[in-house]
Amino acid sequence: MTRANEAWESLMRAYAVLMKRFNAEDVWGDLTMREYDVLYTLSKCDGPLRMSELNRHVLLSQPALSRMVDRLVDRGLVVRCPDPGDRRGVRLSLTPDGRKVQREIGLPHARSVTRALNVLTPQELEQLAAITAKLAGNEEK
Amino acid sequence: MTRANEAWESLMRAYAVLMKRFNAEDVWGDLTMREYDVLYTLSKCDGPLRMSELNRHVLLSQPALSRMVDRLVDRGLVVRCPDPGDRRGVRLSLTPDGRKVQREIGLPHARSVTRALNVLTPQELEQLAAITAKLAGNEEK
DNA sequence: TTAGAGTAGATGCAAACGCATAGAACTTGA
DNA sequence: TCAAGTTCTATGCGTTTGCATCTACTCTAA
Repeated sequence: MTRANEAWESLMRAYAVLMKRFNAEDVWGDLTMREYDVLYTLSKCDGPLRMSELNRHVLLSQPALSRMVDRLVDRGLVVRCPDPGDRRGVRLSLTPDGRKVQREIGLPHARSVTRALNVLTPQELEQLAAITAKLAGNEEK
Repeated sequence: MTRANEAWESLMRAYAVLMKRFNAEDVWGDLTMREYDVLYTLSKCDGPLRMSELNRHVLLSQPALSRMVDRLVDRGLVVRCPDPGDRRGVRLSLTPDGRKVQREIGLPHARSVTRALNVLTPQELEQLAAITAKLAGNEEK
């Protein structure tokens, strides 16, 4: 077992443990964590986002995301607009209501995250952010 | 946005990016990644594992895990035995066939993992493993 | 300009999921 | 010793997921 494999396994475990803990917290209202993830991603990007863009950030198949957006549109949290530059495409953005819901959930959740990660020293937080960014950024085959 | 939140977001992104990449690789045979995760967890622990133990490591609800084990038993990869010490419980272990399947998939997958994580320096790998272990280990409220 | 290849997103359908809950076995305290 | 509470796994049921495929649009090159 290489160091790389050990590191990956450790990362997976940390992810699983923390996700379970966050999921168990009573802050999600009537959203699932996955739905929140979509709202959050949309809230971060000011401009409207393409479906395919969004799909790169969310751990969900393209059809599943498409239907999830359906539901979020039905619930009035997201709007689908045609993309003027590419008529196949769709531009997604939050409605005011969607933005409000995202903020209301995001606040307590962000606090949980802070609490959970504060077992690390400031230096470790820095290192973790840098290392994982490097990992995610490496897109070449 | 605190450092902690940035670090967590970065970790989530890395996890999503790598999981998508691994999932896209053609090494899973007729298993899903989640099913492989169960076989892998069982393969690591020599002794039989309790359902609830297993559930701590896998990102899946308890009922979903229960049914997934059903399917793996049906496919002859896992065996369910009664726990002599606790008659509510169940002890899970791999069949020889399950062990074989795990190894056959695990080998190429481990190579992918190594390739993906080798963009990091040995020191960074070390740090990543240590930091994520610290994160996962912190179980108190 | 247009045929063929490629890309974006939606949809049919079976499989898998989560929530609520059941049932059976342990534990605790009166 | 036994009632009340807890823990472990399984099951009913409605919802969500992924795979395969479809349609519509864009891009490329002859």
